[in-house]
Amino acid sequence: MGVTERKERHKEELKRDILSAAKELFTTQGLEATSIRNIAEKIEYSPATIYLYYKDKNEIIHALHQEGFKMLVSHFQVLATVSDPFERLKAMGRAYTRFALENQDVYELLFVMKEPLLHVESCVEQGWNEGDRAFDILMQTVKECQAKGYFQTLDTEKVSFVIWSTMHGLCTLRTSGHLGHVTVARESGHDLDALMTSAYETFVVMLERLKS
Amino acid sequence: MGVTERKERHKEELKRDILSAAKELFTTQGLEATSIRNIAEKIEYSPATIYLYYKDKNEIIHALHQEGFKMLVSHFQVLATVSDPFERLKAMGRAYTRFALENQDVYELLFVMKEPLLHVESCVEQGWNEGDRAFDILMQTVKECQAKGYFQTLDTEKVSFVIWSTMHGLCTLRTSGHLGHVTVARESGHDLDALMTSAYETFVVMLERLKS
DNA sequence: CAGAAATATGAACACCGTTTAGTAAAATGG
DNA sequence: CCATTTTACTAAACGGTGTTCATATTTCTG
Repeated sequence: MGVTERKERHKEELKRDILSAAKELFTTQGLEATSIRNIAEKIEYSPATIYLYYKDKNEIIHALHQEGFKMLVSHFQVLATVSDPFERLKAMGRAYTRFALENQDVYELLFVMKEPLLHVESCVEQGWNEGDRAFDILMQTVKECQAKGYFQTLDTEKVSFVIWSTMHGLCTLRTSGHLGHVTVARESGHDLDALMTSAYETFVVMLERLKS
Repeated sequence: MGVTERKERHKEELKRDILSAAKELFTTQGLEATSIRNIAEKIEYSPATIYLYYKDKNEIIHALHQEGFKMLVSHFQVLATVSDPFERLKAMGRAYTRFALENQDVYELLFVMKEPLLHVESCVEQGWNEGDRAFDILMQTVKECQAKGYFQTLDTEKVSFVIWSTMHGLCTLRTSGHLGHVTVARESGHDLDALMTSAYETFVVMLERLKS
């Protein structure tokens, strides 16, 4: 039955076409423009057809979510070569902020929106595996830092969560525009990215001082 | 001309009615349910009427935004009585997380959504005065902590921003559901609020160790 | 070739924010 | 007191959203 196989492949192909159309719309036009109707138009099918391949929009968003996570994890993968754990931690922070600022919509998809996570809950099979992996990388690094005298007597998971929170807060307050409304940056050079970066450096110094 | 005055009062009254209808919808039904049409139905007017009193939905959202900020600032006001600056800082953090968890939609309105800020930009008159005030309270406290030996040689504004970011990150990762998908909390008691609180305590310990 | 099964869609439903043209009521001027 | 202007309001529409369902159209199979 080579015929059914070919058809099967065609089906998978269309499913991927839908996803890549969604991906392109999402990355070039942003979240707003990524509607079922726009996707349908791009692949030259009826909007209703999309529902034969994806249950609803959340399923598409979830698929984009996974792709976005692969992007992020790949950004981290490079840093595994840095042997000193604290240096690695610093580099991870820089990579994280850079990723968030350069891919704001993707970042929002990964860490701000609630919809993609809701879909994860329905697939009980495996939790948020990509997310877990990224967090495990962070925890592993924190653990190694602790072995070198940093964050002594503190719980690894909680320290990791605090660090993640700080990075997430820095990034979202920057991209949401709240940073620009509160700081002296308004009257000064108003280079918000530079201000956020220097705030990150301050955070690094704070962490550095936590070595016993 | 007492007539025009009375009419003027009626106009102001309706404007407030719209806002309080919006507020009630927002706090009881959430963000999604707060549509122009729902508000109109609640006050028993046509949707178009609302546009005679507010330029667009963003203006209403901005008004709710200001109300939300007054709520937050009032939560902080009480803490001014705490004389020790570091104790005050700790109490502020607790008040902040408590506010965020107990008023999740309001918090999102204040610190996550971009729409209310966009409206602020159009009113050049005065920046984000409420937000500035809250941030100034934080900065003042950090400054006093520095006078007592905390965060020495670090820039007050940047330390404040880092602290704010951490709090914001903790709160949003909690309320967006991302915390629950990444931590061991899944298999353990899965009391996420308690986990977030203990992460906050870890953060406090970290700050405490930054005293020279 | 007929019938069954898979595939695709047009049209509709119920929403959304917003605008416009038009109506009804009230205030004003003569 | 009537005519006119101003004010207050709204019905209906525009273009958009996600989603569903009955109806084609195409493809495979006996």
